[in-house]
Amino acid sequence: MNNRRVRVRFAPSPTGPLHIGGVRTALYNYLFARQHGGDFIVRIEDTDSQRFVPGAEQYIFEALRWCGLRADEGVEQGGPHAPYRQSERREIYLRYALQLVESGYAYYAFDSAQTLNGLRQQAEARGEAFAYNYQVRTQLETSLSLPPSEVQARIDRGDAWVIRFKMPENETVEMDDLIRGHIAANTAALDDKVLYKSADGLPTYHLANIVDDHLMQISHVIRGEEWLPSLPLHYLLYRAFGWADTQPQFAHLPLLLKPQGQGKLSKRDGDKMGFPVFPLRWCPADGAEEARGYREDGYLPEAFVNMLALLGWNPGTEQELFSMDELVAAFSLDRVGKAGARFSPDKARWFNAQYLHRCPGQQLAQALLPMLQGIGVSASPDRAAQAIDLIKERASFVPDLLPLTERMFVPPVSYDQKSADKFWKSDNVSNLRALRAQLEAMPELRATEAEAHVQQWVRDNQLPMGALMNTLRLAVIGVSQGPSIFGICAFIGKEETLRRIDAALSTLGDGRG
RNA sequence: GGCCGAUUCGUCUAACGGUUAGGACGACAGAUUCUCAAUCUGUAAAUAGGAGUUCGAUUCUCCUAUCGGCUGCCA
Repeated sequence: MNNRRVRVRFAPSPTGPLHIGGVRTALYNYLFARQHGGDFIVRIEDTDSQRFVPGAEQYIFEALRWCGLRADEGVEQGGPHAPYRQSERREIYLRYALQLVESGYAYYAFDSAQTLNGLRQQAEARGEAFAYNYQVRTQLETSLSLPPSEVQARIDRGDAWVIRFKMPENETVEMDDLIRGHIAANTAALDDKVLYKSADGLPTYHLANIVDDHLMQISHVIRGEEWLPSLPLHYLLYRAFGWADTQPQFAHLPLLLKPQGQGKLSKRDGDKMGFPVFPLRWCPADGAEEARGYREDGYLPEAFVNMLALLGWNPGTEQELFSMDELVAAFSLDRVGKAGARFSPDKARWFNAQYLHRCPGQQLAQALLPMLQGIGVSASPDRAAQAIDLIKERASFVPDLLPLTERMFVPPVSYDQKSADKFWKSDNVSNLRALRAQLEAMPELRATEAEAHVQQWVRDNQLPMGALMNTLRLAVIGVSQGPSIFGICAFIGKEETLRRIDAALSTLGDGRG
């Protein structure tokens, strides 16, 4: 069992866009597989025909691709255990469900939804919770209470039936979790879960999950903590099938919580708190409200992945910045925390800024060029890259680069009023005229030479460096912030620098005293 | 309500029973600078509470509190 090949799966349900908790689960599975030279499988668990959302499956694949999580087997790439979409495996599940009935681990139940709702309401009125378990299963219409001939007759005439697991009355199930250690639970508190549904002729998660994990030879199940309560059932199912000796090992990941307030992270939080909860923008086919995504908000996928990896796991060292390869090498289930982790938008921003500052301008230019075109700025990739390298350390996200870059390529059409009030004063302006002459006299403007020359000139004439430079900056880019003014001038060139100074002088005049 | 799980600075977390309880984000202060950032340096900031076990508990046990998950013919 321990020498088995490592095979893990990420098994989302196409009921909507994948949120970042799901992406993290996929990531941990991926890292674990890669580290052990194993296989990462993507399986689509579309056994809920009611909640199926068109487009969700494609969204999941695209999100995984954006994050760099490539599957070895799955719906997209196929594999030896295809199909990997559960709706295409329905005959398999029915066969196994019937096997459980025959071996006495499960039974038919004929109760209608109304009957069950009624029982739930009655129980609630008594202040209790209704549980479909050993206490009621022989009183209800099941193959345990009805005579075999009656059961067969009902099935033959097409009555609706489900198959339920026959939970032991009083047994302690001993379980092991790679993250939580040993866990024990008594079956008395558990109910007879439906394994096979009547509504759509599909299994429930519990059955499909165990059957597929077995058939696909999954070695480790790494999934969210919300599955912990059904772990006893899953253990019992492996045993009922006779697969206990090859059942996977389990690791239940802590949940991702809201940044503030209570509860786990949900779809709504993003809009309320001003950050995305989805990797990509989600545009529902039915025209319902859109949801923003990390990609469209200007996150770099490497930063996004790095940030998610550290949410619930830590390397035990003080390293925080990890490439995917480094994550693969460093990851360990032992160092995954047990407590839920609150998602922090601030930390996410910091991670992205780190990656953005390290990212070559060439690469950022590819993302930015279309945006520049969108606002009517045309620039060659090389020039754009040059500009970006000049300004990128003042940005946290790709879109932050846009206004900064625009100022490099387009002369100011207006001048920031506050900065003008502060710096466009008569003596600054007359100094600027003198400075203009200095710049004009230089054969060409190179950042370091120009800076050295101007600094010397300012010293010789005892001029106020700060005020003058800000006046120049205001003239050249229209605001009093941004990268080194000499870098800007060198970038736009001598002619353009002089042109912008002249334009500012004629627009703003001589300034006030 | 029942079952299961969790609990270290505001947040993410480190500390295989012995540390001045460490780091990071954020906050604040300073340095640097032509500005804004970035960067660097520094400051404040935590073991939920109570009992045990022990020479010694953040660490082990129990109780309480709080938080979370589950309690569907959802996953």
